[in-house]
Amino acid sequence: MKHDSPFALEITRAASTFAALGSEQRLHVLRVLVRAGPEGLTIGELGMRSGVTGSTLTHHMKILAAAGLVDQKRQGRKIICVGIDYARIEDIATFLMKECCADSAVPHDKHEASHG
Amino acid sequence: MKHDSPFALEITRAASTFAALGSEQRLHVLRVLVRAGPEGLTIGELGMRSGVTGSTLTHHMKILAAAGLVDQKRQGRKIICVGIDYARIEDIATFLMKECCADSAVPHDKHEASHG
DNA sequence: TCGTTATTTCTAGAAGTATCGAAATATGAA
DNA sequence: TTCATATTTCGATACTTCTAGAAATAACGA
Repeated sequence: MKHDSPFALEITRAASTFAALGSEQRLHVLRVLVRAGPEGLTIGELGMRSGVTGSTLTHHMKILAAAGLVDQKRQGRKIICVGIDYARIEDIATFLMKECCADSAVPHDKHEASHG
Repeated sequence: MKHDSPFALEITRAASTFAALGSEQRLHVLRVLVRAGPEGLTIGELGMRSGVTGSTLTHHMKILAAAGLVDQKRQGRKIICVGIDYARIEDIATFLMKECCADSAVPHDKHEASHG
Protein backbone atom coordinates (compact mmCIF):
# COMPACT_ATOMS: atom_id res chain seq x y z
CA MET A 1 0.00 0.00 0.00
CA LYS A 2 0.96 3.60 -0.63
CA HIS A 3 0.54 5.83 2.38
CA ASP A 4 2.23 9.15 2.08
CA SER A 5 -0.76 11.16 3.18
CA PRO A 6 -0.79 12.97 6.50
CA PHE A 7 -3.90 10.94 7.24
CA ALA A 8 -2.00 7.66 7.31
CA LEU A 9 -2.00 7.28 11.07
CA GLU A 10 -5.52 8.50 11.41
CA ILE A 11 -6.61 6.02 8.78
CA THR A 12 -4.93 3.18 10.63
CA ARG A 13 -6.70 4.11 13.80
CA ALA A 14 -10.01 4.63 12.07
CA ALA A 15 -9.77 1.30 10.30
CA SER A 16 -9.23 -0.63 13.49
CA THR A 17 -12.06 1.24 15.18
CA PHE A 18 -14.40 0.45 12.31
CA ALA A 19 -13.24 -3.14 12.40
CA ALA A 20 -14.09 -3.25 16.08
CA LEU A 21 -17.58 -2.03 15.22
CA GLY A 22 -17.79 -4.34 12.24
CA SER A 23 -19.19 -7.30 14.11
CA GLU A 24 -22.85 -7.75 14.79
CA GLN A 25 -22.09 -9.47 18.05
CA ARG A 26 -19.81 -6.70 19.26
CA LEU A 27 -22.30 -4.07 18.20
CA HIS A 28 -24.92 -5.90 20.20
CA VAL A 29 -22.69 -6.15 23.25
CA LEU A 30 -21.83 -2.49 22.92
CA ARG A 31 -25.48 -1.57 22.74
CA VAL A 32 -26.37 -3.54 25.84
CA LEU A 33 -23.48 -1.94 27.65
CA VAL A 34 -24.31 1.60 26.60
CA ARG A 35 -27.91 1.16 27.61
CA ALA A 36 -26.95 -0.12 31.00
CA GLY A 37 -25.88 3.44 31.67
CA PRO A 38 -22.83 4.94 33.33
CA GLU A 39 -22.91 2.48 36.24
CA GLY A 40 -21.79 -0.16 33.80
CA LEU A 41 -22.13 -3.92 34.05
CA THR A 42 -19.94 -6.74 35.21
CA ILE A 43 -18.70 -9.15 32.58
CA GLY A 44 -21.08 -11.71 33.99
CA GLU A 45 -24.09 -9.40 33.76
CA LEU A 46 -23.09 -8.23 30.33
CA GLY A 47 -22.77 -11.83 29.26
CA MET A 48 -26.21 -12.72 30.55
CA ARG A 49 -27.85 -9.72 28.94
CA SER A 50 -26.14 -10.06 25.60
CA GLY A 51 -26.10 -13.83 25.36
CA VAL A 52 -22.34 -13.90 24.90
CA THR A 53 -20.35 -15.58 27.63
CA GLY A 54 -16.94 -16.34 29.01
CA SER A 55 -13.89 -16.28 26.83
CA THR A 56 -15.79 -15.11 23.78
CA LEU A 57 -16.99 -12.05 25.62
CA THR A 58 -13.52 -11.37 26.94
CA HIS A 59 -12.25 -11.57 23.39
CA HIS A 60 -14.79 -9.06 22.07
CA MET A 61 -14.39 -6.72 25.00
CA LYS A 62 -10.68 -6.62 24.44
CA ILE A 63 -11.25 -5.48 20.86
CA LEU A 64 -13.81 -2.87 21.90
CA ALA A 65 -11.53 -1.62 24.66
CA ALA A 66 -8.56 -1.40 22.31
CA ALA A 67 -10.67 0.79 20.05
CA GLY A 68 -11.44 2.99 23.01
CA LEU A 69 -15.12 2.20 22.79
CA VAL A 70 -15.48 0.74 26.25
CA ASP A 71 -13.58 0.91 29.46
CA GLN A 72 -13.00 -1.80 32.03
CA LYS A 73 -12.08 -1.40 35.63
CA ARG A 74 -11.73 -3.90 38.39
CA GLN A 75 -13.99 -3.67 41.41
CA GLY A 76 -13.21 -6.40 43.82
CA ARG A 77 -13.34 -9.62 41.93
CA LYS A 78 -15.61 -8.22 39.27
CA ILE A 79 -14.79 -6.28 36.16
CA ILE A 80 -17.06 -3.35 35.52
CA CYS A 81 -17.47 -2.49 31.89
CA VAL A 82 -18.45 1.09 31.18
CA GLY A 83 -17.82 4.39 29.67
CA ILE A 84 -17.98 4.53 25.99
CA ASP A 85 -15.62 7.24 25.01
CA TYR A 86 -17.90 9.86 23.52
CA ALA A 87 -14.93 11.72 22.14
CA ARG A 88 -13.99 8.64 20.16
CA ILE A 89 -17.48 8.41 18.73
CA GLU A 90 -17.34 11.98 17.60
CA ASP A 91 -13.93 11.28 16.14
CA ILE A 92 -15.32 8.48 14.07
CA ALA A 93 -18.29 10.42 12.84
CA THR A 94 -16.05 13.36 12.04
CA PHE A 95 -13.57 11.18 10.23
CA LEU A 96 -16.34 9.75 8.11
CA MET A 97 -17.79 13.12 7.26
CA LYS A 98 -14.36 14.48 6.46
CA GLU A 99 -13.52 11.58 4.22
CA CYS A 100 -16.85 11.67 2.53
CA CYS A 101 -17.24 15.32 1.78
CA ALA A 102 -14.21 15.33 -0.48
CA ASP A 103 -12.46 18.62 -1.25
CA SER A 104 -14.77 21.05 0.42
CA ALA A 105 -14.39 19.59 3.86
CA VAL A 106 -10.65 18.96 3.78
CA PRO A 107 -9.07 22.30 3.00
CA HIS A 108 -5.97 21.61 5.03
CA ASP A 109 -4.80 18.75 2.81
CA LYS A 110 -3.77 18.80 -0.83
CA HIS A 111 -4.93 16.17 -3.27
CA GLU A 112 -2.43 13.42 -3.81
CA ALA A 113 -3.12 13.54 -7.52
CA SER A 114 -4.74 15.98 -9.91
CA HIS A 115 -8.13 15.24 -11.33
CA GLY A 116 -7.13 15.34 -14.99
CA MET B 1 -26.89 -14.61 19.90
CA LYS B 2 -30.06 -13.04 21.23
CA HIS B 3 -31.60 -10.54 18.90
CA ASP B 4 -35.14 -9.66 19.79
CA SER B 5 -34.65 -5.94 19.56
CA PRO B 6 -36.25 -3.93 16.77
CA PHE B 7 -32.75 -2.82 15.93
CA ALA B 8 -31.70 -6.27 14.85
CA LEU B 9 -31.82 -5.57 11.14
CA GLU B 10 -30.32 -2.18 11.53
CA ILE B 11 -27.51 -3.67 13.56
CA THR B 12 -26.83 -6.26 10.89
CA ARG B 13 -26.64 -3.56 8.27
CA ALA B 14 -24.51 -1.31 10.44
CA ALA B 15 -22.12 -4.12 11.26
CA SER B 16 -21.46 -4.95 7.64
CA THR B 17 -21.02 -1.29 6.80
CA PHE B 18 -18.51 -0.88 9.62
CA ALA B 19 -16.80 -4.05 8.51
CA ALA B 20 -16.53 -2.60 5.01
CA LEU B 21 -14.85 0.46 6.52
CA GLY B 22 -12.74 -1.68 8.82
CA SER B 23 -9.87 -2.15 6.44
CA GLU B 24 -7.08 0.33 6.07
CA GLN B 25 -6.74 -0.54 2.43
CA ARG B 26 -10.42 -0.02 1.71
CA LEU B 27 -10.45 3.22 3.66
CA HIS B 28 -7.52 4.38 1.56
CA VAL B 29 -9.23 3.38 -1.68
CA LEU B 30 -12.39 5.11 -0.54
CA ARG B 31 -10.48 8.24 0.26
CA VAL B 32 -8.80 8.37 -3.12
CA LEU B 33 -12.13 7.82 -4.79
CA VAL B 34 -13.96 10.47 -2.80
CA ARG B 35 -11.26 12.99 -3.48
CA ALA B 36 -11.37 12.33 -7.17
CA GLY B 37 -14.72 14.06 -7.05
CA PRO B 38 -18.07 13.32 -8.61
CA GLU B 39 -16.58 12.48 -12.01
CA GLY B 40 -15.23 9.33 -10.45
CA LEU B 41 -12.34 7.16 -11.57
CA THR B 42 -12.00 4.02 -13.60
CA ILE B 43 -10.88 0.91 -11.81
CA GLY B 44 -7.55 1.26 -13.56
CA GLU B 45 -7.06 4.84 -12.45
CA LEU B 46 -8.23 4.04 -8.96
CA GLY B 47 -5.78 1.17 -8.85
CA MET B 48 -2.90 3.35 -9.94
CA ARG B 49 -3.69 6.09 -7.47
CA SER B 50 -4.29 3.81 -4.54
CA GLY B 51 -1.62 1.23 -5.25
CA VAL B 52 -4.13 -1.59 -5.22
CA THR B 53 -4.56 -3.50 -8.43
CA GLY B 54 -6.64 -6.02 -10.33
CA SER B 55 -8.57 -8.66 -8.55
CA THR B 56 -7.76 -7.30 -5.12
CA LEU B 57 -9.29 -3.96 -6.02
CA THR B 58 -12.35 -5.66 -7.50
CA HIS B 59 -12.72 -7.56 -4.24
CA HIS B 60 -12.57 -4.44 -2.09
CA MET B 61 -14.83 -2.46 -4.38
CA LYS B 62 -17.43 -5.16 -4.19
CA ILE B 63 -17.46 -4.89 -0.42
CA LEU B 64 -17.64 -1.10 -0.49
CA ALA B 65 -20.42 -1.21 -3.07
CA ALA B 66 -22.39 -3.75 -1.07
CA ALA B 67 -22.22 -1.39 1.88
CA GLY B 68 -23.56 1.37 -0.36
CA LEU B 69 -20.41 3.39 0.05
CA VAL B 70 -19.50 3.55 -3.61
CA ASP B 71 -21.25 3.10 -6.86
CA GLN B 72 -20.00 1.58 -10.07
CA LYS B 73 -21.33 2.10 -13.56
CA ARG B 74 -20.05 0.91 -16.88
CA GLN B 75 -18.96 3.41 -19.46
CA GLY B 76 -17.84 1.66 -22.56
CA ARG B 77 -15.26 -0.86 -21.51
CA LYS B 78 -14.37 1.01 -18.37
CA ILE B 79 -15.99 0.94 -14.99
CA ILE B 80 -16.44 4.31 -13.39
CA CYS B 81 -16.38 4.24 -9.63
CA VAL B 82 -18.17 7.11 -7.96
CA GLY B 83 -20.82 8.41 -5.77
CA ILE B 84 -20.39 7.75 -2.16
CA ASP B 85 -23.84 7.61 -0.78
CA TYR B 86 -23.95 10.57 1.56
CA ALA B 87 -27.19 9.37 3.06
CA ARG B 88 -25.45 6.17 4.07
CA ILE B 89 -22.68 8.14 5.75
CA GLU B 90 -25.20 10.12 7.71
CA ASP B 91 -26.92 6.88 8.60
CA ILE B 92 -23.72 5.50 10.02
CA ALA B 93 -22.91 8.59 12.01
CA THR B 94 -26.47 8.73 13.27
CA PHE B 95 -26.46 5.07 14.20
CA LEU B 96 -23.29 5.57 16.19
CA MET B 97 -24.60 8.59 17.99
CA LYS B 98 -27.86 6.87 18.75
CA GLU B 99 -26.14 3.78 20.09
CA CYS B 100 -23.76 5.80 22.13
CA CYS B 101 -26.05 8.25 23.78
CA ALA B 102 -27.90 5.51 25.58
CA ASP B 103 -31.40 6.13 26.91
CA SER B 104 -31.79 9.78 26.15
CA ALA B 105 -31.34 9.41 22.43
CA VAL B 106 -33.41 6.30 21.88
CA PRO B 107 -36.84 7.06 23.32
CA HIS B 108 -38.69 4.87 20.84
CA ASP B 109 -37.18 1.65 22.12
CA LYS B 110 -37.54 0.01 25.51
CA HIS B 111 -34.65 -1.41 27.43
CA GLU B 112 -34.25 -5.14 27.03
CA ALA B 113 -33.51 -5.41 30.73
CA SER B 114 -33.89 -3.18 33.74
CA HIS B 115 -30.92 -1.48 35.29
CA GLY B 116 -31.25 -3.05 38.68
C1' DT C 1 -14.40 -12.28 -36.81
C1' DC C 2 -10.03 -11.07 -34.57
C1' DG C 3 -7.25 -8.36 -31.60
C1' DT C 4 -6.89 -5.11 -27.83
C1' DT C 5 -8.15 -3.11 -23.54
C1' DA C 6 -10.64 -3.14 -19.03
C1' DT C 7 -12.41 -5.62 -15.48
C1' DT C 8 -14.07 -9.73 -13.14
C1' DT C 9 -14.17 -14.59 -11.81
C1' DC C 10 -11.78 -18.55 -10.40
C1' DT C 11 -8.60 -20.90 -7.53
C1' DA C 12 -5.81 -21.39 -3.80
C1' DG C 13 -2.67 -20.53 -0.04
C1' DA C 14 -1.80 -17.33 3.84
C1' DA C 15 -3.45 -14.74 7.43
C1' DG C 16 -6.78 -13.36 10.51
C1' DT C 17 -11.06 -13.88 13.42
C1' DA C 18 -14.55 -16.45 16.06
C1' DT C 19 -15.88 -19.79 19.29
C1' DC C 20 -15.60 -23.07 22.94
C1' DG C 21 -13.95 -25.73 26.95
C1' DA C 22 -10.48 -26.45 30.23
C1' DA C 23 -7.02 -24.68 32.97
C1' DA C 24 -5.10 -20.65 35.09
C1' DT C 25 -5.22 -16.30 37.58
C1' DA C 26 -7.09 -12.81 40.79
C1' DT C 27 -9.86 -11.44 44.55
C1' DG C 28 -12.50 -11.96 48.73
C1' DA C 29 -14.19 -14.62 52.67
C1' DA C 30 -13.79 -18.06 56.30
C1' DT D 1 -4.31 -21.50 53.77
C1' DT D 2 -8.37 -23.23 51.67
C1' DC D 3 -12.75 -22.50 49.26
C1' DA D 4 -15.70 -20.06 46.20
C1' DT D 5 -16.45 -16.58 42.69
C1' DA D 6 -15.26 -13.78 38.52
C1' DT D 7 -12.67 -13.31 34.64
C1' DT D 8 -8.85 -14.32 31.54
C1' DT D 9 -5.55 -17.16 29.04
C1' DC D 10 -4.54 -21.10 26.37
C1' DG D 11 -5.21 -24.42 22.79
C1' DA D 12 -7.79 -26.27 19.22
C1' DT D 13 -10.96 -26.03 15.42
C1' DA D 14 -13.94 -23.79 12.17
C1' DC D 15 -14.76 -20.09 9.42
C1' DT D 16 -13.81 -15.83 6.94
C1' DT D 17 -11.08 -12.50 4.65
C1' DC D 18 -6.96 -11.12 2.05
C1' DT D 19 -4.10 -11.33 -1.78
C1' DA D 20 -2.45 -12.49 -6.24
C1' DG D 21 -1.99 -14.78 -10.74
C1' DA D 22 -4.27 -16.94 -14.54
C1' DA D 23 -8.18 -17.54 -17.19
C1' DA D 24 -12.57 -15.69 -18.53
C1' DT D 25 -15.77 -12.12 -19.85
C1' DA D 26 -17.25 -7.61 -21.87
C1' DA D 27 -16.87 -3.96 -25.05
C1' DC D 28 -14.74 -1.42 -28.65
C1' DG D 29 -12.53 -0.90 -33.27
C1' DA D 30 -10.61 -2.63 -37.64
